[in-house]
Amino acid sequence: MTEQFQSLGIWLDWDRPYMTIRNEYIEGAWWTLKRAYERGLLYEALRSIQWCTRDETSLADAEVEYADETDPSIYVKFPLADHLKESLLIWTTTPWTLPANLAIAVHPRFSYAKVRVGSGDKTEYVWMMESAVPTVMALGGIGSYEIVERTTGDRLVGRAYVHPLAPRIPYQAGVKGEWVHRVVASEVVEAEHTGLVHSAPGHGPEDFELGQRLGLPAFSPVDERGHFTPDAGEYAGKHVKEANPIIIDDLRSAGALFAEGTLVHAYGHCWRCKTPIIFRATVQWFLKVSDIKPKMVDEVRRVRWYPDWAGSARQLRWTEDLRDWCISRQRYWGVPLSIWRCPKCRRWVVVGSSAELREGQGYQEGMDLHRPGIDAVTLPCSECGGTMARVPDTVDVWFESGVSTWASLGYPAGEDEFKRWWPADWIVEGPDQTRGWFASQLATGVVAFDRAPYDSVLMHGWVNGPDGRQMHKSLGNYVEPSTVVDKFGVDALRLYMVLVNAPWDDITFQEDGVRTALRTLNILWNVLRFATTYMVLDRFDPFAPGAPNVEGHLRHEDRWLLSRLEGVRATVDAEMATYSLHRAYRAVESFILDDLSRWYVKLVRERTWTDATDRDKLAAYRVLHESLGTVAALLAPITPHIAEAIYQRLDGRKLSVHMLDWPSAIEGRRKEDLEASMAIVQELVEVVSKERQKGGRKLRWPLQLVAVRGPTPGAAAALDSLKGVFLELTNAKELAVLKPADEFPGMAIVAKPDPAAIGKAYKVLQPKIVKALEARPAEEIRKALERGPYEVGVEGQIVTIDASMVRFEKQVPPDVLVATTPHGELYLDLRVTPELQAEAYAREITRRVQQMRKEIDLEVDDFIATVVKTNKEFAATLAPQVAFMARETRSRRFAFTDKDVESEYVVEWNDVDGRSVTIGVTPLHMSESLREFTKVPGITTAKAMALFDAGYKSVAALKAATKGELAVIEGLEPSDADRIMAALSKEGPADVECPACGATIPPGVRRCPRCGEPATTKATPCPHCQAPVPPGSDACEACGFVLSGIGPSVAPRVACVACGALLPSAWTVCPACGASQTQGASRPEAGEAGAATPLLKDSSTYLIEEKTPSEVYDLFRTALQAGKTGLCITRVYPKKVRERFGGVDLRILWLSNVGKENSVRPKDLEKLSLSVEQFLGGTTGVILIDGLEYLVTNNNFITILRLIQSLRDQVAINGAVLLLSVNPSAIDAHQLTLLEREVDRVIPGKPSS
RNA sequence: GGGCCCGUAGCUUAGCCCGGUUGGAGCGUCCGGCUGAUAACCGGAAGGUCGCCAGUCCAAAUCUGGCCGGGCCCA
Repeated sequence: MTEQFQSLGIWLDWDRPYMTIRNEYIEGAWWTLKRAYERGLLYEALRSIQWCTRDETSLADAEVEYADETDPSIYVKFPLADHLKESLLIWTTTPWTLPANLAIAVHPRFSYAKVRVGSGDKTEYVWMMESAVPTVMALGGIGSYEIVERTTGDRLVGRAYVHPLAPRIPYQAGVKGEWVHRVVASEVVEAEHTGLVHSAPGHGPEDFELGQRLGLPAFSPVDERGHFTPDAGEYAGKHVKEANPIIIDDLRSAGALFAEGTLVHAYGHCWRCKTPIIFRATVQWFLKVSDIKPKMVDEVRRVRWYPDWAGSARQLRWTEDLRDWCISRQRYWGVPLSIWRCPKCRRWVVVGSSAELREGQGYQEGMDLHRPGIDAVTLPCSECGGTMARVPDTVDVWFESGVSTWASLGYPAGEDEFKRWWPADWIVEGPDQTRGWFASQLATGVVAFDRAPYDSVLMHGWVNGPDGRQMHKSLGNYVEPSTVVDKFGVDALRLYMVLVNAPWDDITFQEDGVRTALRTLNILWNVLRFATTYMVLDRFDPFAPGAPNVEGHLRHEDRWLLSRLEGVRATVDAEMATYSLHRAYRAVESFILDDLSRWYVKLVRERTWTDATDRDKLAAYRVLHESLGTVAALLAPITPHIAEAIYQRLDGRKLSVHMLDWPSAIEGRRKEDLEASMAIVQELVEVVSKERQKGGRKLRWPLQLVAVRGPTPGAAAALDSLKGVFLELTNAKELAVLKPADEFPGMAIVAKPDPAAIGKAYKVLQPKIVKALEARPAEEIRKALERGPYEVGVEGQIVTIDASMVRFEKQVPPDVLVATTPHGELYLDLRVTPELQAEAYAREITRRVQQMRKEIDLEVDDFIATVVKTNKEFAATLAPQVAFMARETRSRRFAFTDKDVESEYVVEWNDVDGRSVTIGVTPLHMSESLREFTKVPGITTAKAMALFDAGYKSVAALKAATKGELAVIEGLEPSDADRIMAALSKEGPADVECPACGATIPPGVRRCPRCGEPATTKATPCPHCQAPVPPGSDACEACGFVLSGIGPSVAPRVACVACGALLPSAWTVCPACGASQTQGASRPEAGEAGAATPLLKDSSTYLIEEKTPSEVYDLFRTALQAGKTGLCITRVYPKKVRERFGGVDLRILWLSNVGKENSVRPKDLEKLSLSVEQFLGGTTGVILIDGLEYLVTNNNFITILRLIQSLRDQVAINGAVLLLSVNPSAIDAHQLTLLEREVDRVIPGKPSS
């Protein structure tokens, strides 16, 4: 389980799980029991209680789970004592409880009927609820019957009956009592079955309560194994389930069985072993929940629940319905119930800690507090002098779970961690824990502290199978997490789980969802690759000192993305506050996909593809860098692995992304107007894409003109400020914004003859006139009509047309598309000019060259020579675009030919707008050298190319050159030759990159100083004997030669002294918290421990680890005897210290909250530090500080650590000695380690006697 | 029998608290585009009795009641 969790990236304190078997934990539970006892909340009582016959123990409500069970369903006649032919009819599914039957209950207000059944000799009468008569008669197979009498329940009360099994059960034959074997009244009788309820006070809880009220004995002749006791007469020794059919048979032969069948119903089972439970009356220990219930309800209302209804509906209702909690279990394993009782006087006490057992017999310090050892411990009875023995029960495990928040922190034995962590801010569990952990903690919390031990609860949902049902191997819908992880990775699974729905809703697991999540992460990764590809080429480093300010160079789209980023931060912040993880990360997802990948990256591609180091490009880098960095930080809790990988590639100044501060939103950084404008542009671009698709014009083909007519004010503003964005993404040359009154340029006028008007005047000629008009230029007709009637010749006649006969309509020119949008009318001019055609073809050629570059695995910055074979006419069309194509494809030469192409890589393309074009590409293999050359300060790409062109194809060639040779190269400045000579001469072996974390490692270092991993992944030859030395090993195994780097005996990483972050041991400053990492002392070897008192060296600080300060005083005395003056800062009462050291001159500072002149309060570190300073100023002495844990408890640990550091340094400077005493068990092990690192020597205390 | 949750496109779901543009996405399907983040990616189309029935309202996926179906918890 733990392994599976860890592999899923679940981050918990795995090294310190809470273990209920530890004595410390047991004492936490005992202490809580004692609290309950002190508050009068613990009592012992006889109760009918759920019982597991297999585990032989009582069960709490929380331990019973329901499942379908098939049981007998029988109707039994109990003859009335005074009329044996007349019986009471009862129904039961538990025949085995009939031997314990002592009464029959009726509802006083129900109507009951006496039914005559059979005839003649066989005539008999049965009593039952009137409304049930037809149903029950049918079940009994009785066709003819008659109701002969009716009465209400209260009138039946008191009638005596004969138990049909009495002859077989001596107890039943002899039992006496006012209400024994009589009809009794009960309000809880329900109108079901016969309306007469068989009552066995030793079994059913309601029966038990009824019996208590009426003075019926709780007769329960069943033992803990579920077997009948001798009290059950003939049934003694049989298991109750096994007795069921025998009892039914006996009832039949006694003539008492009216009807028989079986029933499938939900029945309680033991949660542990699934055995069906029974009810038995036994004596158990109870927690009086009824007394604390009002407070518990208040606490449910106080705690914040996510979702709200988990508390306000579920938990509240559950809490209101709680009965007293049976906390005793008749089990062997578990926390022993800490109740001791005197067999003589029955007095009992509750033990709250192992310390209270010291006065008893059989207790040994530090003994295991479990059974059987604990059972042997006895206590003297203060009442009668008897010997108290432990009640042999254990405690309900749910009680154990309830105390976890404090018991796991070692409370009440230790308080430090408790003070730091308790109560829990937040707990998380599934809905089943409403009755479990949420409830148990609530009850124990109120018992112990009068409050719930948590402040908020997240109730999570379940993961169901793909069919929406619970996953079960048998249903075939079980999905193994590891299978999903193998396929898609941990991060994709985690992201899917978070995105798919609210944490409290059940998930219907869909593999496709995980696949989609992976796709999202892949896009993010692609964006990172895109960004870093160019950043690396340009050696972009936003953290370099003097990195240029780009603020003034941010484009609108840059500011837009930063604004969107701010919005994501704000959304994530707000949604995380209510654990709406799904909403938080849907916002992140949308930012990655929509804003970053689909929009911004498209826009900045052009900007990254320039050689110049202009600020415009740097601005884009900065925006990409910040966006990706923020996304990584936001994703860190959800997809830790990719978040880490991104962070390390972008930044890496801290060891891990998880050490960053949470990227909270900053007020006022959003630009709502800009976002709104961009949204409009996005919608318009989308419409253009749609229209292009309709018009069959690919994006690669530029448009001459896009116009928006009558834009809304918002759209007009957006197009004004974001015109560049719009043109770029629509691949258009011009944008025209037209007023509503303006027409799109080149609108045509069409004449629309009116057939009705023409027909009126010219009858049969009408169709021909219409045709003729339509054939004439519309503009001509319009102009003519402005002057007067227009004449047209039809079939030899001249007809006169007046203005009423023709309408004129505007029509867009052919190849112009119009679309209506909410932001205005959009016109797309699809007409192709020769220039546009050339550009389009150029892009067609470019695209194909790019594809070829990729096919031969060229680096993005490799140069090539390109040859294109095509006909002269096509070459002429393309001629104006040669410079463009050469630049885009990084072709240093770009030529047309009509001969065969003899390049390194040649492809014949047959689909360039229907033409056949052969393209040849020859790599020039320059990029590696150029990259090396440009490392020389002052050498630009252009200069590097000049060097290359002059024949210097590599660094080696350059090294061989003389200064004179370099000085004459065209394109270089005179000073460049000097620079090159200077740079190359001092160049040693290159830095290497750490294969683990990517940090730059100086040559020769064996381990990465950043992450501590080996700097190489391959074995390297030993410089001394040439034997292979494995990576990470720092000495040659063959000859023992020690290689440079960190020695093998030192752990590769150590904890930061302040925050605990893991750091390479060589680091002097922690990147996470900024604390300085002063070299500490290593712990002494084991063999040294317990050796003679060490000699104290001047300028040294010692940490003495002991439970109570004793050795520290011995050392102190030694120093005083050696003539040093002493300062004692102590928790011990000053007078006692003086007694200890006699008349020696000694300054004593009392560590106490009692405010006196010679005392210092634990929080007043200023005074403490000042005293030391003053003391050291006068003399070289020895200082003792005991009870460090007292200071730690009262202050922030880091503060104390800093104080120690400062004292240690002062001591070192002044040649003094500092003795620190600490009780190692009183502080956190981690803190102890940090303390140990600060001192020169650690002295383990002598074992306490 | 009771309490709580859920029911929206073939699938997974947003929107429901706080009624008001044309009910949004993703996957899948079909069609297209793009091509130096591309074993990628982008766009478009088709696809909806918002479980059913009543009610309130000018207006209901949204509020109310009832019913049906599924789940969890409890009797």
